[in-house]
Parts: sequence; structure tokens; C-alpha cells
Amino acid sequence: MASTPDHADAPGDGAAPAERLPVTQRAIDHIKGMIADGLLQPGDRLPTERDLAAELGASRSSMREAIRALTTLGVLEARHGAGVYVTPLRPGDLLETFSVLAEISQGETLIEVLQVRRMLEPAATALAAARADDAQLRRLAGILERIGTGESEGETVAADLSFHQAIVEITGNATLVAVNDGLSSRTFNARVWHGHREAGLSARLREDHERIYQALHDRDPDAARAAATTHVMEVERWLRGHLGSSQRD
Amino acid sequence: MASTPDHADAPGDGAAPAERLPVTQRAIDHIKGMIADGLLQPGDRLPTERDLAAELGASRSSMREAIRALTTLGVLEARHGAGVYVTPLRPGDLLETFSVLAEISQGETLIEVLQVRRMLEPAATALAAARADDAQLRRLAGILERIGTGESEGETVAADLSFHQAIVEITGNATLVAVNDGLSSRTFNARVWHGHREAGLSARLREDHERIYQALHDRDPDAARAAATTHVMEVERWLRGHLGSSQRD
DNA sequence: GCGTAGAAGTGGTCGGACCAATCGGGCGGC
DNA sequence: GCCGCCCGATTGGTCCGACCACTTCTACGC
Repeated sequence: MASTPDHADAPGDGAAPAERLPVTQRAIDHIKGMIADGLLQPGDRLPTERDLAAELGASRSSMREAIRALTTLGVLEARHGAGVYVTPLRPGDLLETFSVLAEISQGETLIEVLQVRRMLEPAATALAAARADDAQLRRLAGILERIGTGESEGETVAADLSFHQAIVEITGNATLVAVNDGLSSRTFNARVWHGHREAGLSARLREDHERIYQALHDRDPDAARAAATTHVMEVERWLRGHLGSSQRD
Repeated sequence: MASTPDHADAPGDGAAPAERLPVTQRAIDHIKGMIADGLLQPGDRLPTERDLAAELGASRSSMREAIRALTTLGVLEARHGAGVYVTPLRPGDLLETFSVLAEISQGETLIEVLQVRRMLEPAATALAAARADDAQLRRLAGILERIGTGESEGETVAADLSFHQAIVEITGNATLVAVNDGLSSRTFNARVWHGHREAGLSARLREDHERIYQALHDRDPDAARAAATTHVMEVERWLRGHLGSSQRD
């Protein structure tokens, strides 16, 4: 944890212990601190870059880099001509960055990602099975129909992603949605479907999804957990068989 | 996915791609693309900021902001005087940013975070129970002794974090370690211990950890899963009882 | 009263300058 | 000939001041 060194910066503590941190880093900590201390609440507007820079004795360039860093993290949002604002700080915003992981990772890391999903998805699916209402189930059924049916592999991949996302959303846990999102990648999903199609195993993948839906429809958490586990393991099985073969071109 | 706007759509106006994106964003995409395409591999050194800026027709300021963004994401690493390098792209690096979540989130989001941990930790602990070797168990035992014994609450909190981290590390899954790390916060942990001590429930927390250790020692995954679940739920129980009361110090 | 044009405010970009840390090569001492 | 120190070139870090692009608010005219 703690990208920033813990300096017990007690409020009012004046004995400046020779902060040798880079200016930009100090600016980042300063703003982060204002949020953590409640001085800045979600939706609040920050002072202008020029004012903030003056306040910290830093240049506007450094302050801009600090703001850019926090913008990247999803903590701040800059609106051209209007000002800089604190985001709602919802998990989804903060974890957007998270997506780089699934986007960039390769090889062994993909296996690790799948192992984490194997822990999360079964639990999430079981929870969803206990909570799903009729409208949500109808929506799921609609998405399921688009999986593995049409000729377009792209639509199947998109529907697949939507399917799992919709299930996780049923849990009502935005943090879970964000984490799960970060562990899923469109390009990886596409590779899985393409590989299965080539091996004549598309049907197997579709059946996985049907079983998951059925379990949710039956409000059967145990069945849901099992179906989700089976599905993730199927993907993992495929990945282990294809590691290293289709990595680089 | 979706940190980058899809330029694939744009139905009507097919002609000009019209890259209207902000300069800095274009620079970010450029570098990210070079990594995704394998032009830049982990450990590689990037051209100098000045060269990169010239290459893209951008100013050095904008290029620096782009580099700052990717540095924040854990993709790049800048070494003063030496150059900018691509990180090993290990999950731990990429998820460092992740820690802002537990660091900043409050109220309801904390509950959500705990629910995610309730999915991950039992599974991770069960896996660890099946894999732990003697040396790892001895190390765990050593950490366990520091939990809830001495007078220093700070040491207990630190040991608590180490304990769970060590267990997750036994799984050998770096991605899992990183995710779990991001969901844990020292300040939150401190609040939990402080609250329990005030209520005279420190012993209960310590017993939780002892049960987890015992299960690992017995190489009993089921018991480990149960013990971990119980522990997370205990924390969740406490949090629900204290939401809104003791936010800030 | 309403819409519009203009002014002020604010983030976005630029170019150049200088500081500070690093690295490499050359010079001198052993 | 080898080792070590020092100096200069390279490169990231910071600062400044200017201008552009977008938003917002205001005052003007209809």
C-alpha cells in the first residue's frame, strides 16, 4: 500500500522536517490530503491551478503535473475552461486506471488474473443468484441470446462481456463491478472465443453461459457458484494450452 | 477497457479521422501503443523527453504530463538524470495506484470493499492452507505473536496487515497480492483495532487470527476458508455498527 | 423577457531557461 | 598498467511567461 511514505502529518504540526520530496509529489500529497481530511468533498471545485501553485510555492507546471496524476487516478476531473473538480470518488472512477492491467499483461500474469477471477466470479454469481429480480433476469436472457449465435464473433465477445458485467452489477456492489471490470479485457476475451471457434468448441462456451443463466433463473446460489467456477476454469484450461503459442507476432 | 475513446464508431462522417484529442492524451496513447505493440519492452529506456516531444510535434510540457500520467499508472518509471524506463509491468507495479481506493473511500464504499475481501480472502486463505510449507508457517507464527500482545497498538496493526499479506503471498499469485493490498488500508485497520480495544473485544480479533493460523498449520483448506470468512465478517460487523460515527480523527 | 455578443476567468499548450542528478570518459596518482 | 577522482555532457525536474481554446457570466440590444 501507500504509494506515499507515511509521514504522520498531524494537523497543526509546524516543525517542518525538511521535506525533501520532489515538488510535484508534495503537491499530489497536498491535494490528496485535502480530500482525505474532508476539506475537499466530492463535487467540490478546486482553486485554480494558478492559485494552488501560489499556495504551495510551486510553479503552475508542477501543479499541473500533480493534477494530471490525480486525474489519471480518477480522483480529480479537469474541465477545460470551467475548473478542476473532485470526482464522486466512486470505486468505478478510481479503478478505471485498473484496466491497464488486463490490457497490457501477458503470459503468466494472465493466469494469475484468471485465478483471481476464479475467486471473485463464483462468489459474485452466487450472490447475484440470490438477489436477481425478474427484470434483471429478462435483461440477462436478452444478452445471452446474442452469445455465440450470430455470425459476428465481435458481437459474441461484446455480449459475453456484457453478460458477466450484468451479473456482477446485480450484486449491487460498485467496487466489485469495478474490480471485475479491471480484470476483464476485450482483446483477451476475443482471443478466447476465436480459439474456441477454431477448435470447434464454441458450443461449450455457450453452454457455460446457459448454465450460469439457468442457475440465476432458479435462484440457486450453489448451482450458480459451480457454473461460474466451471466457466472460468474452462477459460483457464484453454489459456494454459495456448500460452506462448500466440503471444507475439 | 475503455480508457481510450473508441474511434471505431463515427457513423456518418467517415472521411477525416480528425484526431481532435488533446495533445497530452495523444502522447499517452502513443506511448501506451508502443508498449502494447512490443516496440517497448519492460526494462527498455524511452527516448528523452525532448526527443519524444519533437517526434510527436508536442511541447516538452505536454510530453512530461503524459509521462507523469503513465508513471502514476505504474507503467513507466522516471529516474532523474538517467532517463525514463518501462517498468517490469508486474501486477504489483500496475496496481500500486489501486491503493487510493482503500485510502480515500469512506462510508458505504468501505462496506463494498469488505464484501470483495470476503470473496477473496477465504479463497486465498484456503489456497494458502494447501500450499504452505514449514518455513512459511514459521514466519506466520512469528507475525501472529506480535498481534494483540504488546502495548503498542501500532505494532498490532502492522502485524495484522503483515499476517494477511503473508498468507496471500503464500498463494504465489502476485496479482492477487496486489489486488488484496489495494483493498487493505492501514488507517482503516487501525480504526478497527482501536474500536475493538475500546469495546474490550481485542481478544476476539486475536482469536480470529489464531484460528486462521491453526487452519493453515493443519493444512486444512476448509477450516481456513471458514476462519477467514469469520474474520472478515467480524470486521464488517464492527464497521456497520460504526459507520458515520468515527469518520475523521 | 429573451437571446446574443462580448468580456473575464480558467484549463491546455507552447517555448525557453535554469537547476539537479546521473553517467561516462579522461586525467592524474599509485 | 590499474585504480580512483573529477569534470563535463546528458537527461529528468522545476520554473516562468506567453498565448490559445473553452466555459461562464454579464450587459447590451431587440
